[in-house]
Amino acid sequence: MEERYNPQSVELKWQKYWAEKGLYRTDTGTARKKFYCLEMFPYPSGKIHMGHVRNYAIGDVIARYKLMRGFNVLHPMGWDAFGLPAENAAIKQGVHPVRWTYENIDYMKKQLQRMGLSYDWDREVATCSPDYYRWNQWFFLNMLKRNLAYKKSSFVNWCRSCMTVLANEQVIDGKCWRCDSEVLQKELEQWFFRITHYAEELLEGCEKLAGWPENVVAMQRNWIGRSEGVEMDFPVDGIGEKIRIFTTRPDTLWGATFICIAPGHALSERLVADKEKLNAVKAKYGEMEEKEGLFTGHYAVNPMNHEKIPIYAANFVLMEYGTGAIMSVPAHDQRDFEFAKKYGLPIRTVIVPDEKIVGAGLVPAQESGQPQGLPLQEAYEGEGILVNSGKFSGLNSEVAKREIGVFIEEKALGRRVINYKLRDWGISRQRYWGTPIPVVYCRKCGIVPVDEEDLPVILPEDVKFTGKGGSPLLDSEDFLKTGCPRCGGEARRETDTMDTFVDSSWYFVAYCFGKGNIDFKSAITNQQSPISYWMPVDQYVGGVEHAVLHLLYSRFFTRVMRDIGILKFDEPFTNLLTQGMVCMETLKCPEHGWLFPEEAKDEKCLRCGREIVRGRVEKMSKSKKNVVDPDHLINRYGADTSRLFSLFAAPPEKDLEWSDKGVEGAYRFLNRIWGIVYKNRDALRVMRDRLEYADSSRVTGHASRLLRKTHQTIKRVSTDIEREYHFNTAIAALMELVNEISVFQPQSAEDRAVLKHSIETALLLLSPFSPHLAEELWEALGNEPSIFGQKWPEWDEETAKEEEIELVIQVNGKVRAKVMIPQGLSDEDIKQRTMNEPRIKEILGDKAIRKIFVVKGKLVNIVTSNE
RNA sequence: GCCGGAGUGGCGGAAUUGGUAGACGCAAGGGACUUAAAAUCCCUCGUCGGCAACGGCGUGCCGGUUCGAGUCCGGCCUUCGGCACCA
Repeated sequence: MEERYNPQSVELKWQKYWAEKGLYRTDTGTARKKFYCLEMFPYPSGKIHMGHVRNYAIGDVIARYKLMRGFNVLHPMGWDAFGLPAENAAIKQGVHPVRWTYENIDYMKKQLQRMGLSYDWDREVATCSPDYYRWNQWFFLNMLKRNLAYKKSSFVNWCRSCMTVLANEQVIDGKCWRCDSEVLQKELEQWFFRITHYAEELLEGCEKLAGWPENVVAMQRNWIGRSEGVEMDFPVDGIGEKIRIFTTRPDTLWGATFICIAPGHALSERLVADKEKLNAVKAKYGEMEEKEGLFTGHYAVNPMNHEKIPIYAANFVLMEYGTGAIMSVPAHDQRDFEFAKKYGLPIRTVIVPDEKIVGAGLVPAQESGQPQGLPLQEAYEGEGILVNSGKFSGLNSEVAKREIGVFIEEKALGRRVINYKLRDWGISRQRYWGTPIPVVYCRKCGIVPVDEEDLPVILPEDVKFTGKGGSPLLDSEDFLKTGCPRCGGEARRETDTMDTFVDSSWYFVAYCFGKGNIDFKSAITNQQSPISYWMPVDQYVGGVEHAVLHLLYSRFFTRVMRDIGILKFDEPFTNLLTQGMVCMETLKCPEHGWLFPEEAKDEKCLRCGREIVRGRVEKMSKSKKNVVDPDHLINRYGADTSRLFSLFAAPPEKDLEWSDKGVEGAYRFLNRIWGIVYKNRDALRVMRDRLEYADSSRVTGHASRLLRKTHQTIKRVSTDIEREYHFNTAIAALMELVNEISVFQPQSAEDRAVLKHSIETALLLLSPFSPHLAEELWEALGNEPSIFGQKWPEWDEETAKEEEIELVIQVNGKVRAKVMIPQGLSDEDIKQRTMNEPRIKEILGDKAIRKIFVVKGKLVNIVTSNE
């Protein structure tokens, strides 16, 4: 063993050993209990970043810990390999997406291997391989059969820069989630997955997500956005038409003073004579800033009070939600209020707050007619008492909601309905690098699905990347021209490809089969499929940025797979850990803008010597140059240090602030362990018999203290990992143990036995965090590799127990003294001892004692009278 | 606006059910070793007063419950994240 710790040679040695022995290869269906540990697979962008390091370090600790706990652990890795950057690289640099992607995969795989992660690489998948994406196509055909996939024309989110459609989930603040450019609305024919079919189930399923962080579950609920209300028809005066509206506020029906319909609504076209003006409103559809409306020239009749109210076409009414038409109640809806003000429409109060009428800026409606006095400053949206509402006047608004709903159904004016914000998932993308959608267009038969036997529809490689817009598939004659599966006549292939989120909605099931063996078809009939053994995922780890998108789609796909008969449960991920971001301070030079950390020294910019400005601590990003390259880090300190620091600096779910000095601290810690083993190697190597905790009774003196600390540490590390994966405190406990080991001076054979036991225990406890160093030192102490074949250590409660405890003595809640007392004294004995303590006698003086509280084995509080 | 977090030393963060606030690490200061530096090792380290023993004050703010509150309750403030013309 070398005197100095050299992470590079140690890590390469063990990575090679693990690979040769196939230590992390997993077999399906052994007698051991299974544990499926999964981290979100990366997009092969080129290089890994610190976020990946953190994500995979967390997952690896869990996987290795469970392995040592005796579980049959599945811990796979793969590549989310389809997507735009590959195609953009093809356009810009002339590299084919296939080459670009696989070269990136090769490089990133080496990086992950250098981190020493315990993956079963035999199960690796890349979503861009035909073996993989054929199942995308197979799912698509199945969903087509089940009416879960369909094509429709609609307004869609269009990113001009990516030249493709985006799902609602992929539009963030009106901008593209990928390139941040403005998203437009464009009318296109698109393929959709009917996720709304499962809206209620996906919402109810949230109840079962006990192992998920609350905020993620809340975001899922929010996104699905269930609301209860009524749908009812308002007849259009004089032309025998009806407008169906949806409202969650039937209690405000008597306050409806106008109707708004979406500009794209069929009735807008019918009712509005001036098409130019209508088109002007249409053009502002979906725009947030300004509410634009156009009077259609027609009136509707409110079925409740038979009042004629004007019908407007308005840009803010969404065609996709509810019925595409609303009743407007300006007195009780802020948006309607603003619209009414703009167009001079009447505002009628029908709900007044119970009390504080003046305070709320409202004036009560008089019994006969319109409200008087001060004009409303804003809509009153709260609860209250109904006024001006026929026979429902005087009711509480919550009660009225229910009763009016019943009334409407009884009178057959409408019905109570439930609406969701969730929309169907648009999966068509007008780009090349994705899964071809397996349908053809036949002049005779129309849209015809490709036969299942003809899958996969291969994405052709010989295409040209011009960047001029439109999919390169449109220019590929070989791809386009095909026969109709139904009539055999001439047909043209669909050139749209699938959203890459389809690929990642079932990859966690693909790993169960193993490389090249994906077969969902057989899983329908085979009850003993690997899916039934491995799924669901026991622990999923990944960034919170996927809280809605990927996780919702995966939950949807799992239900589709269930209905196809592939699996028998609803939720794919039993436990979810969303790790925080990796952040770092930003640096700015007044002259050169953002600076990399290495471009500044002593508060000065290295290029111009100007004083730098320290910015906020933000998520690491290339654009702000507050990044650390994992390659540099691993070259300098090794993978073990990098992993240890990223686990120690913060609990996994919190944001982690990067600190170069902190990394040095982790490195120092590993060096210290190395030094301890090096110093004691000869004395400890030769020892045959290791001390078991059962022998603790005959260990005495300072050795018994070390033995006790060792068992306390096993307990703390184990419970910290089990309880919410608190790795930071687990590592802290380990540091405390190492601190004690390093000051321990063995003087006898017994001492050495305890020392060896303690060091080996420390190595076992350290092994999930810093696996290479633990392996190396385990071997250096004369043990057979691998340390990962060892059982996780167990602690003995008796050995871990302190002989003496420190009793805290409080007087009136303030700490006044601390004394050492033996374990297990009775409350009476403790009181006795406390009262005999000179310091306490002095403080108490002649004050009367009112009560004494004793907390077992910990604390005494003496309460005196006020005097 | 709605939903969900978070506020503890110079910093990252500890504190299972209310029971010693500040574990562990970083930074800082002092010392040892060294010709010197690095590395390593030892000591100090919430704040105020005191040579010290010790005492006062301290977990965003105000109030409450309790023998005892970082932890529970009520009301605020600040901040981060998500959603948002959803009828």
